[in-house]
Amino acid sequence: MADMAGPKDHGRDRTPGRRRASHSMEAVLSEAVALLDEAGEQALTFRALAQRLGGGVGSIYWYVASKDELLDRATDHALVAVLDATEPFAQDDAAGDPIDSIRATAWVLFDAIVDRPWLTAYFMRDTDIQPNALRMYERIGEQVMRLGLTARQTFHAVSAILGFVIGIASDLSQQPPAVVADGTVGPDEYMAAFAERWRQTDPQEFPFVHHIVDEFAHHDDTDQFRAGLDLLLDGLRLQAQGG
Amino acid sequence: MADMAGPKDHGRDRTPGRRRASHSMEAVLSEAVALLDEAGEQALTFRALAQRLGGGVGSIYWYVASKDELLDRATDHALVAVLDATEPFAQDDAAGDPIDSIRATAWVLFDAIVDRPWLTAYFMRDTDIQPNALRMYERIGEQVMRLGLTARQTFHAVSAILGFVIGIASDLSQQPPAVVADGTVGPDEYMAAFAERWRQTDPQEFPFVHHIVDEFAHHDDTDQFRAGLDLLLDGLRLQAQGG
DNA sequence: TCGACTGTCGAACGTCGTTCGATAGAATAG
DNA sequence: CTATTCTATCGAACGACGTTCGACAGTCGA
Repeated sequence: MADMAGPKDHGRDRTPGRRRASHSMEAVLSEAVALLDEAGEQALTFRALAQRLGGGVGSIYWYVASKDELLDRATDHALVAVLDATEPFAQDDAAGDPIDSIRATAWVLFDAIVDRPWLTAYFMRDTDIQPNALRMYERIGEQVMRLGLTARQTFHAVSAILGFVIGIASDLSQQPPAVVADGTVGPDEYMAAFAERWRQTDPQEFPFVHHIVDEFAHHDDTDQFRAGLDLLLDGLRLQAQGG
Repeated sequence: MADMAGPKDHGRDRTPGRRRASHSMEAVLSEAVALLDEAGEQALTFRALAQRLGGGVGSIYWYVASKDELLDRATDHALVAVLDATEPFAQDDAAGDPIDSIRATAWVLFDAIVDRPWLTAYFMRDTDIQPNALRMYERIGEQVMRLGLTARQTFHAVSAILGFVIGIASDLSQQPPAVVADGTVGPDEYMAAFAERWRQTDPQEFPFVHHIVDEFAHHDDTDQFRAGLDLLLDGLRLQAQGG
């Protein structure tokens, strides 16, 4: 009953001697990530991936049971870089402020997601297949532990921080409506036109929208994220101080 | 240049006299939402929707230009209920604490998303097509405005709150791995098995995971959300007090 | 030499979003 | 009353996709 990982663990982790085409778990995931980076989530197709690997479609299914699993594993594969980049903030014996460490870690994770929007949808879906996601969870958790809260408070705080980062990043990094990608309309012009339409709403019905439309028109996604994160971390610090 | 809504505005909003099958924008969206509620996102198919409407596939395209637009409009259609439920907290002339109003509004929105996980992916993607999403944004914004912050701070706070609600809700409401849905394994057993595997990790490498595994095993999604939201709102209150 | 195992391969199946031309009914014009 | 135009419906067809399957190639141990 404890063994539920079974059906997904096919024991396919080794790199075998080459036969016809050069496959391996590493190659499959690397090329999948490359494909996602170059042309987005919709470009990752079994056929496209097979062509890139110089092999047939069917071969990929020897390494991966479904497209979901492929994306789960690709996501975890991409997390290695984030783990490496956040390692300096992970020493729990450091004298530094734990909240500063949390902030620094969250910044790196946020940047990684902005670069790879597809991460959000598959991050931490299956901790059996995604050991690096669990390590990311652990890494933030260890810093929060240093605040001396109860186990429950610690658990809630880590979930909130991780959820916030993922949530904001996925909101902000959703693809512009294809008009921008075509190059026919620049991102700035698109944003300006968007703000313009907000300005044309009824000021009586939408006072807030009119109040912040200038901020919206010139806003920077990263600033927006960091400001929100600071609010959350201020609340956390307050809780740690027994407020 | 200001008119970018053009291509999506087909002027298809009226309810015409019936011809062969009983279509209308209202019927299309209602049946789409019903389909999503009954069997999830993957069940919403043009063919399935057409059958439910008693018509052909092609007819739907007269009301909607693509599946994306269908989901955008269905999402906005579902937001009406949320707007109705949060109306009591929307009076800006009330003497009550604005943060309490924000919290109450966020709770309702969270509950709605837990009931309909598909909302997250399409919420506020296109404010032209989704006027109710803009109203939701406005509704929270008006409460935050009462805190007397700068326009920039207000803008950031609203984005943070909305992003947090969506982010946490989408994290928590992602479908269990099909084993639970089958009924072969109860949700509690699944959660227990999940926690058990966490317990079997190396305590040296995952001290935090071991520290909170009991909390995780018995946690309630709603409690988790509300605790995180309180952290965020505490930080916001601090900012409003000039801390 | 002989199975058994590890991988690879691509044709084939079913489903999906989407397109398109045909067409029926209502509204309008003459 | 008829002709024309507009609104709206319809389903066959297309191409792309995830996935399955049987065939088969190469390697290893007996």
